[in-house]
Parts: sequence; structure tokens; C-alpha cells
Amino acid sequence: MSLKHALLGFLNYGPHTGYELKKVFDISVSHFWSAELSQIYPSLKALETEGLVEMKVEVQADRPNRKVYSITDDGRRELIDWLGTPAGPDQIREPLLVKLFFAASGGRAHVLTVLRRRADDLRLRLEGYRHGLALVDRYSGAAKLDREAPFWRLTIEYGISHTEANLRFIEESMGLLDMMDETAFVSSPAEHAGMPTRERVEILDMLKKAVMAAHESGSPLIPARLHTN
Amino acid sequence: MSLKHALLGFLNYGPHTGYELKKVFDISVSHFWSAELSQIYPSLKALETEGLVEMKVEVQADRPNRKVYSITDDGRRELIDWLGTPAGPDQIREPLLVKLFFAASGGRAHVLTVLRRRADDLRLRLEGYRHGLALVDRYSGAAKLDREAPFWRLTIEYGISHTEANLRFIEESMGLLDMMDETAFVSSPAEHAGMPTRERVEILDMLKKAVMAAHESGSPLIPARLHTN
DNA sequence: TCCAACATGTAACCGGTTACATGATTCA
DNA sequence: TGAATCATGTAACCGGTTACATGTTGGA
Repeated sequence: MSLKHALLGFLNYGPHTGYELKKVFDISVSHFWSAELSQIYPSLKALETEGLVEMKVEVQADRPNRKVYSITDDGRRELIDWLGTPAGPDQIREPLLVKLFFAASGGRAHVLTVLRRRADDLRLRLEGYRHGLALVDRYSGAAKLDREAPFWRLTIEYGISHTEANLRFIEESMGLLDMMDETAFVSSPAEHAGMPTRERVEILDMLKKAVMAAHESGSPLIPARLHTN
Repeated sequence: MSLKHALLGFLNYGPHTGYELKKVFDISVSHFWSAELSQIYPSLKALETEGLVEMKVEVQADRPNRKVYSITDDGRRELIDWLGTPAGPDQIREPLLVKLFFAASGGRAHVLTVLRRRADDLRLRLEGYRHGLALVDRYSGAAKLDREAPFWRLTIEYGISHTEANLRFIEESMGLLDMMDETAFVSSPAEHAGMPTRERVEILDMLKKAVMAAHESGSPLIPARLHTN
């Protein structure tokens, strides 16, 4: 669980309503953490009963009333505490890549189409990010957030570097596919169905262990199952 | 939902048990999709009742019996069908980055320590991947998986490019932090608490819209809410 | 002797998403 | 007129994780 802590993090910058927090989420940490209003509201309520935040109703005549939340001393302590614990592992789910992996059954032309579409999408996203960077630079002074601005920039730059990596990867894949001969894309795989799957899996298992061994040879950076997130 | 389809994808390469599928998952698509045994077993059962896979018990004397699953014609149809639908959006959660974003409250030294640890971890991971690549090249012939090998390589290369991007980003961040003056890390933020949060959020909102406008200006690549995953 | 690998599962929990509900105001 | 913004929520659902349960064999 981490949304609560992220909320505390934002409230530590100043009081906000749930509605506002959603916006702040969307333009800052959204590249690596997202949240829906339907999750934010109950979380704020929970934080309140835990005494980590306080709420004041702000009556408005023209618009719906607002519930402005601010962090308490207990909340600030909890935040600092959380910042001190090691972070949990990344969780990544990319359906497109999964499909790509199985797309051999779909024919080369089809795979290439999917990849090309993705590349276009990524290029567009990049444009958006670059635009965002320029805007942050231009307006950070006006919004009196020159202190947070560098961090804000960082998150966008994170988005950029990842999108670029993705794009490069996709372009490389297209190159590879171009070089492969069409036979790799026969729509009916399982031609080696006759040979025992056991053996193949065993070799794969060996591979896995070898890779993991290399990975774990270092010091235990994040003590397993100790991450409170 | 996608695990079921991923399982179908693997079973399309040949019959497997749940236990084996877990391994295959771990060394192939694990960079962008993971699964636990406790999720795989029920999913296979569900697929069976849906008639998309068949199961045969393989009695073993020395070891526990195995339940070998194979894909049916219906299953193959379902797989092809799924491959044809547009993929859902990526889901990414990186707790470390969230912490980093709020770590300004923790002091520069602390932030740098966290970053350095992460960088070390990433470098180790890279080593592991590179090792894995070499192994795939060396053993793919022996395992009679020369047809799948290029796809296997691709997934590892995906891991590499992303890890490298991450590493670059972290190194840049450290550079930036070095250049920032210590005042940005005062442990008590909310110094601008006096100024109305409203206005700041409004400007941020403007930023967001501008970025999104740039992002959405293109063609509607993935028709919203039509992705069955 | 003790741990890892083999092999299959169940039950409880939980974070998060989707859909639904409400209602005023403002702008195109 | 109708969509978007402001503003807050509830309820159902669901995919996925953690913990627990069981029992054998082979190697360090």
C-alpha cells in the first residue's frame, strides 16, 4: 500500500482537497503511480480517522463545498518514517509486449503493423512530454513552485527517458523482424510438438537460474519481504 | 484480464504443466508480466471448464503426478482473436520513484544514498541480463528452440534497454541534486503554506491540459475503452 | 540433517478499477 | 442545448499477492 503515503507526501506541501490531489497526481507522479478519485476519497477519510490528516469543510456558495485536508504532526512523522523504509519492487504490466511475444502466430505483416502503431504513439507521447517540460520551465516562477520545479522536471524527464527506451526497442525489433525469414511466422506453431517439452523446460530453467545467480550475487540490497512499500 | 491469454499463448507452443508454465513465464515475459503459481493453477482450471484447454494426468511413481495441459482448437481460436484486439494501456508502479519525489523532505544526503543504492542494483541487474543473453545464444540450439530464440532474446533486450534508461535517469538525477543548493531540502516544507494552494493547482491544471492536448492531438490510436486487454 | 526442487492446490485479503449517483455552474 | 468543470462519494467487482497445507525425492 502506498497511495496513503503519496497523499501524505502531497499534503506535506500544503492543504489540498481530494479533487485537487487527483490533479496534482496526474501531472507529477502519474508516470510511475496513478490514482482514481474513487480511491483517493476513501483513503483521505481513512487517513483522517488514523489522525494523520485533518479536514475542514470550506463552504462555497456558487460551487459544491470543498473538504480541505491538511497533514498533522503525526502524519508528518509517518511520512518521514515511510521515506526511511526501503521501497518495494517495481510492478510493471505491459499487455502490448505480451501480445508481441505471442504474435509470431499472427504473421510478420501483422506484427509489424502493431509495432508501427506503437512507435507512432510513443513519438506522440514524447512530443507531449517535451512540451510539458517547456511549460514547467516557463510557468514555474509564476506558480511560486520554483522549489518543487526541479523535482517536477525530473518526473517528466523520467517519462521521456523511458519512452525513448521503449521507442528504440521497438525500432530494433522491427529491424530484427525484417531480417527474419517468413518461416518463423507460420501460423501453426507446435511443429516441434513431438519433442518432449520436459527437456526444453529444463534447459530454460537452467538459463533462469544462471541469470538469477548473476543477479543475486551482489549484496542483499533490499532485504526480502521487509519492504513495507 | 490477460493471464489466461498468456497461458494460452504458451500452451500454443506445446503442452505444459502449471509448474512448468511458471518457469517459462519467469524467464520470458517476466519483464513485463509476472504470475504466481497460486494464480496459474486456478486459471488453468478455469480455462479447462471453458473448453479452451485440455488436461491429462500423467502418473509418476517417484514424483507427484503432473497435470499436463494442452490447447484445444477453441483455445487456439480464442488466442488468435485476442491477438487481434488492441492491447490495454501499460500499468506501471514504481514505489521508489514516488519516494524520490517526496524525498526532498529527507535531506540531500539521504536522497543520494537511496539513488546510489538503486544504481548499484540496476547495474547488477544489467549484468544478469547480459549473462542471460549470452546463455540464450549458446544453448538455444541445444534446446531446439531456435525458432523462439529471437523472441526470447527480444524480451531480455527489452529488460536491458529499460534498465539502462533507468540507470541513466538516476545518474542524471544525482548530477542535478549535486548542483542544487541545500536549501531545497529543508526538512520542513510547506513554507509557502500562506499562499493559496488554489492558484498553484490551477496553474498545474493548465500545464496538464497543455501536455495532454499535445498528446491527444494525433489520431485515436487505441479507441478508448475498447481494449479487452 | 536440512534445504531445494517437484507438484498441486485453497483461503483470506487487499489495492485498485468501473460503474453508478448527484447536482450546480459555466462556456461553446 | 449539451458538454465540461467543480466536487464528493458508494458498491460491486476483480486480478493478484500472501500465507497456509501436503508429501516425496535427491543432493549438500
